[in-house]
Amino acid sequence: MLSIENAVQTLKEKNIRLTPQRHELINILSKGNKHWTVEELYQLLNESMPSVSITTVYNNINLFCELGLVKEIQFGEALSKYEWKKEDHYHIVCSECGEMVDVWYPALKEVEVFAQSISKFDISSHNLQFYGTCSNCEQK
Amino acid sequence: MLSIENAVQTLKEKNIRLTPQRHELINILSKGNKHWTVEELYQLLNESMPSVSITTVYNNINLFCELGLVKEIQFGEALSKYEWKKEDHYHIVCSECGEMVDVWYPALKEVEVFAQSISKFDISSHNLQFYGTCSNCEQK
DNA sequence: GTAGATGCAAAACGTTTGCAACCTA
DNA sequence: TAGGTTGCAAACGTTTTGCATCTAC
Repeated sequence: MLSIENAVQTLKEKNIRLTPQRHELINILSKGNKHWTVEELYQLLNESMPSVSITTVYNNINLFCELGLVKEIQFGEALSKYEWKKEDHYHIVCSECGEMVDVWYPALKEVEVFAQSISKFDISSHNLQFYGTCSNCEQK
Repeated sequence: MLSIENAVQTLKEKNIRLTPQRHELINILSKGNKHWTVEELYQLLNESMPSVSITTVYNNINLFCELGLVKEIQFGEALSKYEWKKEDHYHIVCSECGEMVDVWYPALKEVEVFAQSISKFDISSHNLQFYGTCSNCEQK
């Protein structure tokens, strides 16, 4: 799990300014071990910085992705979500409400090797998502 | 692999009209064993029916998905693609150009069972995509 | 002081909706 | 002939862009 100090260090090394908006966004992302949409991050950021714009959230979440501080999780049906960088894992998504939890399972390297062997692709990564219903939505 | 006759039969059973637009869209989808975006289907349809609207493509591709004639493939970075219904399989996607090929590998049921066991989700399906570079893009 | 960042407004993009005209069964 | 379907235009929600202002270093 990436520390705030490491993140700040990365910004400094690349001469990227540590604005209050960035600092607070890093705070939010690194503290909660969750998955957020841009809109959710914008709402949270607004609580402490009412004047922040959603453009700034987009700018910075994309910047953080490029820097490898944040990972974008793309999955069907819904918006992208973002999570603070941690070890590789998979996700379960609720088809009803979009809630998402992590699944730590050994990377399916052998399936990647198989896919590489039967195709003319140079495969660099893979992604596995599970879809289902969370316990909250199950009760309804 | 679903036949045109089966598809037409499904429409008849549900009292869904076989318009020329639908017929031609079924023709395109069922003949080529490919993955198309809505825009690509619209362009192909336009070759034989210049007056067709993209709304009709959306209407019908969604209808076909609901009827189970067509499968929507959602993956990161890009638009949804659609393919004519066939046996379950996974996909490799080129990160450069979006080209997509099928991978026939036994369904990872045991991973689904594991994910179910460690979560409070009722898991109904999963999805595995591989990302890489196709041979065309590799050369560039 | 200055290059980089912010925040507003407008544009862009894919997709959906409302509705009058049309056509399949 | 009647309800399903089409195709146009407008609306929608998310994301990107242009740009003047501001600010971290």
